[in-house]
Amino acid sequence: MSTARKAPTMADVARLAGVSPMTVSRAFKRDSSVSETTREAILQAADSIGYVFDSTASNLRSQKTDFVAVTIPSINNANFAETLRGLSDGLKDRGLQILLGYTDYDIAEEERLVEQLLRRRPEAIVVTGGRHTARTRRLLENAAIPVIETWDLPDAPIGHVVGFSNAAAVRGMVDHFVARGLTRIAFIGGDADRDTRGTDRREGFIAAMRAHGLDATRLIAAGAPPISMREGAAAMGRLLDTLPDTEAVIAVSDLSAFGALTECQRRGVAVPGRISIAGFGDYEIAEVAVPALTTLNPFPREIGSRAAGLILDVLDGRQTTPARVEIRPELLIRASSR
Amino acid sequence: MSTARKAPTMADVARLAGVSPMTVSRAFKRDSSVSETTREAILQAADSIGYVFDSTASNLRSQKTDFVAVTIPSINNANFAETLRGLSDGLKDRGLQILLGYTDYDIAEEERLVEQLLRRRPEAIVVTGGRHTARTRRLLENAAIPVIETWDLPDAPIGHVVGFSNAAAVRGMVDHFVARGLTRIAFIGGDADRDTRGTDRREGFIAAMRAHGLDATRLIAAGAPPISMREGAAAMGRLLDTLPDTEAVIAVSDLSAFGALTECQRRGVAVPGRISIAGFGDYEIAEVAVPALTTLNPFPREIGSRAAGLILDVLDGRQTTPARVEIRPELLIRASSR
DNA sequence: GTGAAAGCGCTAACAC
DNA sequence: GTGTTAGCGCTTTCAC
Repeated sequence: MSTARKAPTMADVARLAGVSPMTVSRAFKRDSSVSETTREAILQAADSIGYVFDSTASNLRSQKTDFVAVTIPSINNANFAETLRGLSDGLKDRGLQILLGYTDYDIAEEERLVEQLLRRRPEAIVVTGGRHTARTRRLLENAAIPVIETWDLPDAPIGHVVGFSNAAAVRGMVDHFVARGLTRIAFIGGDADRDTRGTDRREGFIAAMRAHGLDATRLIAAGAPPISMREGAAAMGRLLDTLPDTEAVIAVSDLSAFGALTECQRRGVAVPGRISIAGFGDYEIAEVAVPALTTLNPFPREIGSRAAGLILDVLDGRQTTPARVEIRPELLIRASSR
Repeated sequence: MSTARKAPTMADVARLAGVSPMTVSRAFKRDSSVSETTREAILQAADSIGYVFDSTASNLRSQKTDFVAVTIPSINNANFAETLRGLSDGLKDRGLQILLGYTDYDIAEEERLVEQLLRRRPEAIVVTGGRHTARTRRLLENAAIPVIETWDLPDAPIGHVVGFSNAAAVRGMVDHFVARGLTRIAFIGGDADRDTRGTDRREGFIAAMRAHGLDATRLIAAGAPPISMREGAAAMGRLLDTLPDTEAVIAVSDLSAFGALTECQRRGVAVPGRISIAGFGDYEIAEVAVPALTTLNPFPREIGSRAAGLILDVLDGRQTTPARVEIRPELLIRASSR
């Protein structure tokens, strides 16, 4: 940390290089019309006085920030991290940088966050989920930038959508168990109404069970989202204590599914012999666990890269109408359910 | 997405509310000296025309961005996610927002990233690790903002430090195994020299083994960092094939340690009966695995919150000299090594 | 390929 | 508690 004397500006670089500030500005852009000789002289002059380009001034004058705002429920979640990576990698070549915020699975927090992010004047905004407060919706509608909702397929999207139906995905899982002759199926999820994707999955479970004419009341609430491995284990304990004849369990995510599996192991309950287990998300743990966990792969990385592609398409004028990109989660049947 | 007519500015709000732009500016600040009545009128006027405060202009004029730049090796890592959360929560009350970038465990990428981040004029910058390219170092030294290196205890810090010695931490693990009478100890890590923390851990392993007069050549390179569960499992497979008399394994992280554990389970190798396993990081999987994994908790959340506290202290003038905050990782001896 | 003038939308500094 | 003036450091626009 050096002394806090005033940082050099383009004017300083220009003086040193014997050109106008405008030429320095051009030298720092990609395509600009500066002769190679001048550019090199300028960049060297800049380096010699430790000049660092000031985006804040550039942002204001050009009315461009090269930010893409993104909200995710949690930083500490491998699925959302994959989506972020798909986004980030897809935007990096264009010099677009992600401005990230997390909502803690709370749409009220999302509202605060979205407003804060929009103040930074991003070029586009990507949000996780399709349910928002009325004010969040209004803010996004008025933002005059591309809006992309992900990880869901809302009935009335704000703008673009890249996602899948959480309810339909769980229906596929129920169908799988029923086809294998299992009927006493339980669902382990979070307390109602916080995590909207978790709620959609629980409701998808209930609807699918009813469609099969089966009892849809084996619902274990494992706590506030996100449900951890530990909470999954505790939930499985309660399930085994209260409804010991349960034949199969669908957990809201692979993390809770793995926790449930370990609880079975601790109690000597055979998986899948006495009870089958399935998760959601195709986290690495699902493949590596012994037995490996049946799960759904929602292609989180692809959600991010498709969203990134969409942003570039809109910014370049190739996409002028609201897009709806449906991702089809893949059912992965593994040892924990066969 | 509404039509792209020009977004309202403070001047528009001022006109509508019958005050000067300056009063509008004050109404949008926390502490400012505006009467409650005027403030409410202003905020309502703003809301009625969909005004959203423009940070880009504020940033330039006030020479303050309320950004704290952070670089981490990977987004998809629970340890770094915890550090981020500690940082984020510690800074949020002051209205400081994190500007995040990931380096992919590559100090050349870190250099590009740091320059890009500094252009945004953050109030402080937090980097993971204490090894950087010469240019990164120079950029950080000249930035005239607080610099905090984390997850390491470099000999010659750039500014402030919040971290621990990765080598010393692994030494404690080796001591634990030796005290239990185990001597044929292997280390599973990444290919040399990419992930500097991983390299430090491997070198700490080698030094500790030699200090005990033990063979330090059981080193399995599991691939490019970060080492996944799968790679940990594959590495354990190779270890069991080539050095079947190994008594204990220290893995560079809990994820690879868990992978190693599952490989033992698949092969019917008793853990800890025939082989003891330890990881690093105290990820949730370490506690939930059966058997639970011996590991080291480096208090990643605390690293973040201490860094956040340090930033506030420096910005408020309470801390004027470079701080060195040493975190002491805790050895957690669990079933996998006893 | 380069330069001059003007201004992006706020807020620092000062006045009252 | 509120207003006026000037300007942050770039880039747009136009000129040559």
